[in-house]
Parts: sequence; structure tokens; C-alpha cells
Amino acid sequence: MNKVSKTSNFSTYHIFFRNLANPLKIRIISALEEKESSVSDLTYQLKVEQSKISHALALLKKCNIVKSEKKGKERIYSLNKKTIIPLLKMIDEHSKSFCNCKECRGCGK
Amino acid sequence: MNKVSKTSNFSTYHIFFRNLANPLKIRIISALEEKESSVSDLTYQLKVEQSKISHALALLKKCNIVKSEKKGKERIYSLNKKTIIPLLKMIDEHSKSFCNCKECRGCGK
DNA sequence: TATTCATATGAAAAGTATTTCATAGGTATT
DNA sequence: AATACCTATGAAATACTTTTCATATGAATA
Repeated sequence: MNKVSKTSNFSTYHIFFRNLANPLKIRIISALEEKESSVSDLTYQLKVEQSKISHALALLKKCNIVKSEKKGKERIYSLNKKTIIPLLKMIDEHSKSFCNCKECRGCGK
Repeated sequence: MNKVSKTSNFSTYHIFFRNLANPLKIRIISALEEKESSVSDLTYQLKVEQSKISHALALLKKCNIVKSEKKGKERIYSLNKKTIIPLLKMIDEHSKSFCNCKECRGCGK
């Protein structure tokens, strides 16, 4: 394995990026960027069924994109901003540098 | 849509991160980090069927992770290092900060 | 221009991830 | 301790991605 993967490995990348390749999880990340929320908060804000939110959060937590803490019967989720915000900004920059036409979103045309 | 997504959008993230959530595409990225290569080079280096490589490269190109130029009947692919190298390094850092046990690769335990 | 080499592409099959739905496990409240 | 509320979880169904395989396109060469 070469440079980029010395310290990490393919599975790590896979489990991490899978989350970011999913629109619902990105919506959750966006919501948590604004303010930490409980599962039911997210359910209400995003108008998405509770178990979808829970399943998604479980995967996000697995690679530490979010963390949670108990608060009574609720569970408050918050974004691990340190990595994720700069990372998404990088992609924003990246795609701004290239084509962003409606059809393809980054075709390079 | 909120902060992170002002300049980008869910589709952009999706198409971009989908690539990085795929082991073969990560292998291709790793190979191209070392040196630019033609499709048949990659086919040989990675011991992977040609059409798999081509399909993968097409998706990587779609969001400008790689670019290509013609050279006779070959097509030389190279990595758009500016974004991708720092980005992968960020994930390496991120997962180093957390658990990295064999079973879960980032469970937070 | 026929042939060969390199790459791309379409579509069905195979593989993988998410969604759905029913239900279970905690915690607070009565 | 019964009930209500909040969240998690398992498994089947659905949706999505990648792989496979056959073939097409395009460039070089004999």
C-alpha cells in the first residue's frame, strides 16, 4: 500500500465515506452543524421517520462523525465538527473550481 | 440549506464521496498517487479487469478526482492531487484520533 | 483498408446499502 | 407497577452500485 494509505486503510475510508455519500446522512450532518439535537428533534426537523434517523446516526457514530450523550430518555447527538466541516468545505471548493452545470454537477465541461 | 451546503449540494457530495467509499477506486487513487498511468497500466498493476478500471475511472473523472489526456491510442490518467491528497490525509488523522481496533475500525470504544 | 491494440460503453447479473415495519429496551411519570 | 415516551434494533423488502461480459469506437500499423 502506498503513501496515502500508510496510516489508514481501505476499510476505514470505506466506512467513513459511505456516510458522506448518503443524502440523508448529509442532511443530518447539516442539521447538526446548526445545533445539536435529539433523535426526535431530527425526526421533526427533517420530516423523516424515526428509525431511519436512528439507523443513520448509528453509522455516523461508528466512524465518529457524530457523538451522543444521554439526557433523560432522550439522546442528544452532536457533530464532531473538527474533521467534518473542513472536509465538506474542501469539496465545496473543489467543485467550485470545476463545472457545476445542472445536469452533471461536475462534468468538467 | 445551511452553512456547509451553501455553495455545494447534496448531489455533489454524493457523487464525490461515492467514489471514495469504493475500495477499487481508492486503489486506483493510490496507484495514481505514485504515478500517472494508462488504463492498461492500471489493469496490470492492480490485476483487475480492464472494463472495471474503465468504469471506475469514468466515475472518478466525473467529479474531477482524476483527469485524462490522450497519448496515441492510450489514455493517460492522473490524479487531481490538490483536493484528494489533503482530504485522505484528513481522514487518516481523524481515524487516528479515535479507536482503530480490528473489528470495528472506528467504534469510539 | 484490414488488422491489432487500447479504451469505452450498455445492459443484465451480482453485490451492497438503505428503508420499512414491527418490536424491544430504557427512562420518566402517574 | 403500569403507562407513556424516546430511541435502538433485526430482518425482509427495496433501492442503488458495481461487476461482468459482449461489443463498439478510435487510433496506429502492416
